[in-house]
Amino acid sequence: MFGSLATLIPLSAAASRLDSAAWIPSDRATCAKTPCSICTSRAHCLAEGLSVELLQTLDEQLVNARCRLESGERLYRVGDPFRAVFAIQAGCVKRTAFLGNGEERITGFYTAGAILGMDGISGNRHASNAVALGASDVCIISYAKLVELSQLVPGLEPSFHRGFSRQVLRDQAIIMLLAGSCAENLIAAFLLDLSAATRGDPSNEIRLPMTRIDIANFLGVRKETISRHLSRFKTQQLISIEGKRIRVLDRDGLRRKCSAFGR
Amino acid sequence: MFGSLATLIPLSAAASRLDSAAWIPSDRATCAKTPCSICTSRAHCLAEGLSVELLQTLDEQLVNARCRLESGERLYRVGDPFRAVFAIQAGCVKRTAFLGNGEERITGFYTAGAILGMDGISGNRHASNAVALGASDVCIISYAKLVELSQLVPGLEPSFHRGFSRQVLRDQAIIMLLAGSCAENLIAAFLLDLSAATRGDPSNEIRLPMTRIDIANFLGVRKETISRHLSRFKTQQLISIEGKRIRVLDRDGLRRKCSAFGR
DNA sequence: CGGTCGATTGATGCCAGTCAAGCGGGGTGG
DNA sequence: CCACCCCGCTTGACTGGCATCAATCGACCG
Repeated sequence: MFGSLATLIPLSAAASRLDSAAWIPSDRATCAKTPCSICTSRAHCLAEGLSVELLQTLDEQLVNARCRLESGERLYRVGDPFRAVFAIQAGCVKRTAFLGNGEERITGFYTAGAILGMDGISGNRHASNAVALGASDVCIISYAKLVELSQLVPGLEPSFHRGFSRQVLRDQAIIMLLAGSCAENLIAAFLLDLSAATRGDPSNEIRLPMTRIDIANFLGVRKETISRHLSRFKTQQLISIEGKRIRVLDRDGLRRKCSAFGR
Repeated sequence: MFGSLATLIPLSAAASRLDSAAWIPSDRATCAKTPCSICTSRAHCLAEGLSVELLQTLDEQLVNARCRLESGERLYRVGDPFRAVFAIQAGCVKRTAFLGNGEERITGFYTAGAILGMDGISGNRHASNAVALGASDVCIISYAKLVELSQLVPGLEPSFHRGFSRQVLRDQAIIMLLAGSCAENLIAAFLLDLSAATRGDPSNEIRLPMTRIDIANFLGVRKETISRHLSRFKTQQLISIEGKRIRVLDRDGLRRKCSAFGR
């Protein structure tokens, strides 16, 4: 189901739209790399669950480049040759793709710890675009090296599979949420999830990396609907809003708005 | 984004709902297995793109059991220990999961060639349910053996990655479709995709394996809406309907209804 | 035979899309 | 420095599509 829609359309639709000279991310690996062993995101990315020895192997032989993206910069685009997957070390990246009518839709937001670009493996070309929202640091993981290394080092491959699996889980959750939830549900779930992703902030404050338009595009509603419901949440004392800074005042109240998170 | 929603909720929601004695599919591997080399689905499953030698290895050492599911039988359920992934050889299987409020939602329909169950790798437990729609044949692929074998046989691992990648692509397409398409768009896209999955039928006839209620659940609309739009498509001479048998009369007309497939 | 379930069609209300207007901040150029 | 514009955001009024509730019909089954 929907395999054809995914594989054919983005490639053909994007071919004419984008200039052919694809930007190759490895050219820009300028930053000093944070070792995986002290990276604050290691519990949520490829390094999850690895032994100290494996972590060191990962660090020294696989994740040997990192790049800094400024706001709006593109990590890869539809049709680029697939050479690497990317682990987000800091910041936020949106993934987008094109529908058959040329419309661009956001299919996910990725924060620290997420692995990006795995949709390029089948087909050897990236099937989505990845664009930084705000300055972001991204680790570059050569796919060829990954395959080579997982032949040599037992225990590395399942780690990659887990990353894959998490992506599938994430997408499944989004599908469940999008199908048949009203806008209020969607926006409440979005806030709760974003708040959960912003770990360790005791004030419950979210700094939205994306515009309201991006949120609307992702959730499949209009920007006016986002505005209205955020305002309503504010008058109901569930959140406070100051531009892009949103503070969750009543988490349980938001949860009640949102069937996905139960009651 | 939405990682937490996916990993936490299905497990906790299902624990109380389902009886604990999980059905273990390998107990039922009774059917004679069709060798991968002559399987009609080999171009679309794990075997895609493999050399003759690798195909033989896959056949002899990995895919060594198959089971027959009758309509409504469950392949696995949320919380079952993860031991294997499954390749659909014939028939149709729906994947479902639970929202926080206990509601069950369909997150995909899978037909011949699809790989199922990869969402169980991270977490070591299945995070979704898989239920047969009509009699279906499913190949059982032990995950432990898969990991073991891909250490020994170069070239096998990328094949598995491609399967993963296709699942991610598929889900991304569904997310784009669900976000911000009206019911008419959704239903037209659903019909077109189902028709594409039914390869090689010159009469353009689809035999719906699922009920209208299942379609409605998946697309996030009500069953009445499905009925109404199918009826409308019929009066517009786009399709003909006889119960579960639907014939596509005007493919381009359907395509025009559906922004996802372009114009 | 009644009961259940899936499917269809009709009447009505509500939510979100649409169109429109206005506000405020950031950037640019004169 | 200010005028100007663009963009993101907000709010209001109106409309249309889908959910909801309800009734009916046929198929299947114990």
